[in-house]
Amino acid sequence: MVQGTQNLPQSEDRIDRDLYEPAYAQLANILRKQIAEGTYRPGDQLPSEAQLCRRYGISPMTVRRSINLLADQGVVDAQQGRGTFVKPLELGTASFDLQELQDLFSNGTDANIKLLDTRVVSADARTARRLNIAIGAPTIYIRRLFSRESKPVFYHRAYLVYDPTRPIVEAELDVTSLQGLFANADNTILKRGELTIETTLLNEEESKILEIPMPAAAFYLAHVFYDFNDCPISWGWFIFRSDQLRFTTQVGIND
Amino acid sequence: MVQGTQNLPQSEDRIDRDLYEPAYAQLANILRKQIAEGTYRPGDQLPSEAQLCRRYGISPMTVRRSINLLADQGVVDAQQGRGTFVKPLELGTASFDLQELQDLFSNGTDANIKLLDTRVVSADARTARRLNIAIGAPTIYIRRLFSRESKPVFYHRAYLVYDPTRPIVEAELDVTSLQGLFANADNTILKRGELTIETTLLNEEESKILEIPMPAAAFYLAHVFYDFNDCPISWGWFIFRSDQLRFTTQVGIND
DNA sequence: AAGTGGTCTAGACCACTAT
DNA sequence: TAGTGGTCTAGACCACTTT
Repeated sequence: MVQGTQNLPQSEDRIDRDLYEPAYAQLANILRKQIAEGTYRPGDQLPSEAQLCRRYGISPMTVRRSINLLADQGVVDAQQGRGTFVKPLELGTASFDLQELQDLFSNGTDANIKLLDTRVVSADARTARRLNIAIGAPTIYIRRLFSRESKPVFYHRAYLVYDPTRPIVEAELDVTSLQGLFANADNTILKRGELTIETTLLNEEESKILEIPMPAAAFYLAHVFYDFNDCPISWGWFIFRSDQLRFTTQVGIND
Repeated sequence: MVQGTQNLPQSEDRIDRDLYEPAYAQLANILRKQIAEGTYRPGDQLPSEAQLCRRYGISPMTVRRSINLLADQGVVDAQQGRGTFVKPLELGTASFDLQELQDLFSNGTDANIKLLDTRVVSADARTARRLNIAIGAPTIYIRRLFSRESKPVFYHRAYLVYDPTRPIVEAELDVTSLQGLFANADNTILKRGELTIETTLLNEEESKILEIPMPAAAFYLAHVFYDFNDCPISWGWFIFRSDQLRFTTQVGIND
């Protein structure tokens, strides 16, 4: 790795109108590259939008859009009346997303879901509170195991409001494809969900099902889903092996 | 909760030019509210941009911006040549971010960092690999404990490349303020970082320091930070108590 | 061919910050 | 007052999808 080369190598700094890539994206990439190369350092002020317009021969709206892109990505901070400045790296901007989980199954790997149990049970106090129903009211109880290459990855328990007039039950029970949970074409009933992630020690049952000897740590992902009347209709949690699934992310400038 | 009221109550559906809120945000909120109310359901097509222009008396660019906002938020999917459609809820769009962690300490609560240990140690094989240095090369080793209201929250271990010509060491060692880790004004040396989150079983030392009886599960957050020459300069991990810190997020339409 | 979203222009006016 | 970013217009042209 060569040191002290921050300001020497200039990226190709022209907008090519014949390219497939739109001008606003080209400019955003040029600026990001210059920041990555050290031409502009954290705290430094970028050229003004008017300067960028002249320099690259594009209109104010287009420059604006480039700057907005970089600002959305947390690379830059635009301050009205002052200027646009390169942001220092911040840990708080890091975010882990479940897309990685979704990808695990879309990757054509040999994955499947096994329905361990499904029956109607009376809501206990906790379930009743979560689903906003009376204690003792009927719910559909589901237990499923998700595996990949015949190794268990996660275990799912959920309680659904039991309402024969709503088609959600069958939709939720359709577990033949993994789409069902992540890109369910039939989940037009669901408006929003709340998710919480914690860690947990596996209990005996979970340890056996997930085939890990106790004691073992795992992710605990709880969910509540609501319909378009803002009524909760599903509550449950996933438990998944951290050795089979970890989350990664990046912060700062990634060119 | 009243049922079957999806299409009746219309939100105030005019753009008010005297408002502080810009027109593009107002339109985005109007559309989001209509989706939340069920006027448009997942899979439904929104009015075309030309229609929205006429309907709300604003220019194409402004309508565009509203749609882009909703598309960025995952509420809507704009397809060239076809139209703009309401997206069904997708689990994969959920993301957990460390901002919550950062907030924990900015909230003016009684939080502090205790430096447990700091000294120069020779890099072992793993550290050498992570920091891209020779085995046996000197590194700064740090152990810190973060507490809140005199309860331990997380434990941090890190190895820094030992290079007297770089000021990073002092910057990293400046742990008197929590800013140091999250919004370090002196971290202009750092270009980017890679983060991984897993779960772990506490070992004896961690259990004692974090004051949780074994066996116990916790989050394990590993990090590598790079400078502007793309050289790794810091590697380490946080271990934090899941009972003191959990991550929550929302998916779908949140009005 | 008609309708859709995607990009871009060449300005305008405003709000804010610095001097 | 000059310079900055923030919003907005009223079109234009293009790429794509559908009929």
